[in-house]
Amino acid sequence: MSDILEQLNNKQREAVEALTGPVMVIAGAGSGKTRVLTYRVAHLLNQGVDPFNILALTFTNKASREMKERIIRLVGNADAKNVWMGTFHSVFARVLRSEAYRLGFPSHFSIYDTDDTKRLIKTIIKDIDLDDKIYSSGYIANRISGAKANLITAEAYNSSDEILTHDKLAGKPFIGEIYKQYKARCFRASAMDFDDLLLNTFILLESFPDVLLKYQMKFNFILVDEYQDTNHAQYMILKKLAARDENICVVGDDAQSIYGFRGANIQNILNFKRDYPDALEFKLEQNYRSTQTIVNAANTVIIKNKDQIYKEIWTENEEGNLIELLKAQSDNEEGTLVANSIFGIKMNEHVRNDAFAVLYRTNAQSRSIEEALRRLNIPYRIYGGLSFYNRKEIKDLLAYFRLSINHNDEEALKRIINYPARGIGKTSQESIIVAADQADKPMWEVIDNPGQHNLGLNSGTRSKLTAFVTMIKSFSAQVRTKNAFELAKLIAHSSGIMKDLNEDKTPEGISRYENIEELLNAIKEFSDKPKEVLPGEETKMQADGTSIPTLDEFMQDVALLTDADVQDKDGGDKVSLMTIHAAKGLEFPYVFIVGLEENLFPSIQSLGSRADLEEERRLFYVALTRAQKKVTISYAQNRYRWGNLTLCEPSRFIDEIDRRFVAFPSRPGDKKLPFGLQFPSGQSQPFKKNLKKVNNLSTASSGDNSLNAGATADQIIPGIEVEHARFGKGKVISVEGSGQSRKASVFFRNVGQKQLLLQYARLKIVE
DNA sequence: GTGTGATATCTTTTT
DNA sequence: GATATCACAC
Repeated sequence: MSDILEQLNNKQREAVEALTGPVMVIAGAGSGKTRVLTYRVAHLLNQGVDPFNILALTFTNKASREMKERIIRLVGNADAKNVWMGTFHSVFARVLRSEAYRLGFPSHFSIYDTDDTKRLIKTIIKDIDLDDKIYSSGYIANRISGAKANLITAEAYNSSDEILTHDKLAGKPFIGEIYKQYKARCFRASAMDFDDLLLNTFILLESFPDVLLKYQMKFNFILVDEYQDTNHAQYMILKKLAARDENICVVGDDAQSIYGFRGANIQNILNFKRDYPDALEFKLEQNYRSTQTIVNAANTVIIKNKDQIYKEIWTENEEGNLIELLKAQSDNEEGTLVANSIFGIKMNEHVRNDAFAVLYRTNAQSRSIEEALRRLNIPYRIYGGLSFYNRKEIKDLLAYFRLSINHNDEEALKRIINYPARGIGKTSQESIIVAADQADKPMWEVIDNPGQHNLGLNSGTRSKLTAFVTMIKSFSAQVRTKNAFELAKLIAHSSGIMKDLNEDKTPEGISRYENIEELLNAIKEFSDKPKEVLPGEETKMQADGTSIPTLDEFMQDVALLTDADVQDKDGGDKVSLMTIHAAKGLEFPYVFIVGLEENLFPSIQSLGSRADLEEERRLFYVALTRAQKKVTISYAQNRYRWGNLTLCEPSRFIDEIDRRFVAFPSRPGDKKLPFGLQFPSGQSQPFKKNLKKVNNLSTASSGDNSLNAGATADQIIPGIEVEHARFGKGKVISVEGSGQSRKASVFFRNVGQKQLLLQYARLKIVE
């Protein structure tokens, strides 16, 4: 057993053997980071540490599951299954379930997902009569989420001058008020959102010393994966938990920090040594994954970032292929080139489909790739995008489950009170909500005791309400006693969902019906499986061993699952399509990185600040270093974005790879004409379509022609060359709006793309 | 109260 | 181009 250490290199072995005290492992891409973590856990177990005293935190369920499997292979099942292992969110959700009563929450609190959060914020904005143009739910949700990630409670938010001033300057002085109400509403609904799982855990540890001590004694050894992606809340929770023993080992790579947008704080890794002055630090710099070409190419990219811990990643692997660059006319052609290339490699090298991954910046890019792969009959699987648990029909059924478990869950209640249609329409719902707000009670209280609140509903609606309440109550009565699958099936049928979906014979309707069946299958699997196999369930020791797997147990994990956790049905040999974010931690022999265009990758939102641009560069670094044998990058010169054809310029990241490592396309010179000088003036198919559309628009709005010295508004059409007094010559990409707000996107050779109001721009047409 | 068509916004990335 | 919300007709 102890010879497991011999499977490690010296650095890895040192990192594994330093079992006590604070340890930081800076692990370059492909350097065996996960290996160190798993061996460390195995080593702890071999040294006689009780598995119940080990806490191993990861960022995804998948990573956690894989780590568990590896540990099982090293030390056997009996020990490994009792290690506390999971994502931050799932582990602390579990802690909260047993301690939440101290914060006034029931243990069966609901977990609101992003969707629920946004809906609730929207209703609040409406309730307090704010303009939803100024207060967009997405922006507010981000603001609140950001605050929570930094442990700023609603009270703290509303008493911070700095924050309030910031919001005032942004023209949104009522965000604090929305936050306050949002918090109150969540509490009333016995619900926590994702960020609450961390914030409330922190509050719990902060306010209850006995709880803190309990978990400090429980978690003697703490291991954290992907430490570079922790936010402030996670950092503070760790700090508290580790304060007693300081047996904390964090593993990460600052160069792979790509979650800054959701509050990840790269300083956490940079400051570890400040917090723990006697921390041991290990750097893993040997890459075992990729060829020399890939490692070196990635190094030449990442070195352009200013914020980083210096390290030198190297490899003993073979030199390997150059990075191939594909250039396409359009996004569709890009898909075809990628699919053809995959097909070619498969033929020549005889490799399986699952040796390939296509990585992109945004989910929307998957479509053209999918279509091309389908044409060549290459099977693929998409990760992310509209995830299974985000589909409407799934959320509807889950809402029934949620409401049956937690009557106060208002987002669930609102979702299903009239789905399937049962005659409780908008007006009735409005009056229920008004009554609930007046009494400051959950909506359920009101519909459960309609007599005590003057609802003013007619008797027909009342009896419909009673029927609904009775139905939910009958489900509730069985939540803890009935087998999860049996109850789920019962709810699906008696709620009327099955009937409703079954009547819809369109392809979409059939697929919705099948999705419900799939969810029921998943629940069946949950019911049949012995408990310890389920992530998050392993420490739940049932004394009698005869317990029935119940629906509320199933629901505890479901909110924290993502698409990546849904097992592929045929589990087969498929090409993987996913965003680069989703690809972190994975590796593939052949990697295609598509859409390397300015404004897409790097994203247009990142161009404003160095920090954001550096995050995009790290993202590119992550993408490159997923590959074992070969990287192919591609870009398109034209791409449909939000339904319009747009001209694209190759990404700066292409040029940032040292030329020694790149095989450029055979036609030299092509690439150096980025703004489509070879663009046939309006001849290409999609472009023509676009031209026509805009033309219609311009004739419809020919009224306002206040252009003085320049051309008239309807002379400015996509495709023509224009000249601007200050910006020089450029090409019109698209035109939109009418009258005074009519504006054009123009690509200028010297200054890039600009949006111009035609009323002021005074463009001259270049003949 | 319900269903249908029009329209606005969306595209960054996720637990 | 796709989806979610909204106005309007039944």
